[in-house]
Amino acid sequence: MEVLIVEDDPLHRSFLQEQVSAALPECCTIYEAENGQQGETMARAHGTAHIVMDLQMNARNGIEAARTIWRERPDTRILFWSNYADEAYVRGVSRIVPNGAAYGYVLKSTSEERLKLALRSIFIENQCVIDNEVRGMQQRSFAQTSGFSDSEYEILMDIALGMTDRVISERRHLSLRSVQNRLQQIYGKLDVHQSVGSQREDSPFNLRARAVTVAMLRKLLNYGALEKAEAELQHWMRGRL
Amino acid sequence: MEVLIVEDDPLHRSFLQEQVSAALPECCTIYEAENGQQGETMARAHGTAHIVMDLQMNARNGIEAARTIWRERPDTRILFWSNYADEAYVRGVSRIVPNGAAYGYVLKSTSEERLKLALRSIFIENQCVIDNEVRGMQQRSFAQTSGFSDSEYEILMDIALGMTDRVISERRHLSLRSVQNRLQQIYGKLDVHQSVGSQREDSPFNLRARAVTVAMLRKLLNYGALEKAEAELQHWMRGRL
DNA sequence: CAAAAGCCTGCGGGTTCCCGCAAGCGCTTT
DNA sequence: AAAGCGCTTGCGGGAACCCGCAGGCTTTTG
Repeated sequence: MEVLIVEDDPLHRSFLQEQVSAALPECCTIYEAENGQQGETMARAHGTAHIVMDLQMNARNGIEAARTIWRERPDTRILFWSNYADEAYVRGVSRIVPNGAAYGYVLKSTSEERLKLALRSIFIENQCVIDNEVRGMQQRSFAQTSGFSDSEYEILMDIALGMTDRVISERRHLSLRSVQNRLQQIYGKLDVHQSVGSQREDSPFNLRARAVTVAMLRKLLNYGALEKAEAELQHWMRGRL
Repeated sequence: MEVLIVEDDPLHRSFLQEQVSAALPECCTIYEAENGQQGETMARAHGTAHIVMDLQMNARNGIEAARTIWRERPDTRILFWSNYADEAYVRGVSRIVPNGAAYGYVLKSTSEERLKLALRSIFIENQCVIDNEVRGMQQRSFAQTSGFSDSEYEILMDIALGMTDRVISERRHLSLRSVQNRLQQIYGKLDVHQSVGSQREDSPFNLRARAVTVAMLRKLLNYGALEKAEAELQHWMRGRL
């Protein structure tokens, strides 16, 4: 068996190296990559079917890398090993996992035991392993309570990018009013109308800008998600003269 | 000599531990803390004058912790050891360093040699050590080219938080129009008016929201800065019935 | 000292946003 | 079949934003 490690922090990389060889005696070769870019290349070159990968790397983040890897070989087994359980990450991952594929999502803060167990479960047993905290997030996310539908999430990204209602309606093929309706729902779910005191004078906020900040503070959005969305936006804008 | 290490990642923490004891044979005791909160407490308890600390930690970030530590003992020597050279961090640090205090800012990606050298320079020689990349950022930041004055930066934070022009004017003691003038300058410096093609039809962006995103993408703002600003805002809002 | 440059301010109007009201459509429930 | 729910759309108005124009104030410069 061959395993590919994709992780930009050298300390974490060598730690992973140890853990993998300890947990998987049947593993004969371990490749290492320092970022997503390099990870894609090596996965392609060696055809490795077992990958453990960090999200959040400099050159190209884990989600992007995983997407292209899975596009080429949907049966690749990937264990995401991340510092955070931001909703933005969880959502990003579950959006790209091919159906039926085995994958895992464990936090860097979990014990070595759990990490090793996850390695074996995914790579040998072909079973999904999602850390409890992540799982909790996931369910809250897809539940109704303050959960965002995909279309709402899309629009949230759009206003985060600074797009106009009109342009959003154009991009998402909706009427202007529908976009604004979605925004109402978003404002509601983010509870952006708060005015701190018991005073009922309306909120001192620009709801549109406020929504983005609140979303960031709640880890619904993060830098990686923004970056990705921005790239897509640029692409779209070139497309429409 | 006593040294306090404040770092939430256990791998990095033990790495630092090794490096410190290797670089500073005169160091007799090494304390460790897992986050800013704990770091403050231990610094106070042991009265350690030598600290090496991560920025970006869960419970309480490094900048906040450093601020309260320096407030109590301005002669404390602190080496910031961070993953990133975001302008938001650099600005945050240089805003709180007491004048005359020795401090350092080195990236986690630098070599062990440089790290050891920095440790000795700051703790023994009482000299400031700033990584080149960070230094570069710092100068670009305070130069005129696309550099932000402190007052502009303040307003940028305010719109990032989602405040209304009117409320900003109230908070910063300016007229409405002055706030909007500042915004004009900010929009200019962030080059937010771009319309991708050579077409001169005006930008498809809500400038206010767009400015925030561009600032984030340029690392002018980041999560930590937002979080801190939000806390200050909440405080201010309670103050003004 | 006068001119220039910079910041703060008011005014006004064009645009965009925020959102209540209401009507139309498809789907489920009873 | 009728009623109910959710999603979409149009209309309209009040508020907030973006910004050119222009006058006052302070600081800098020749």
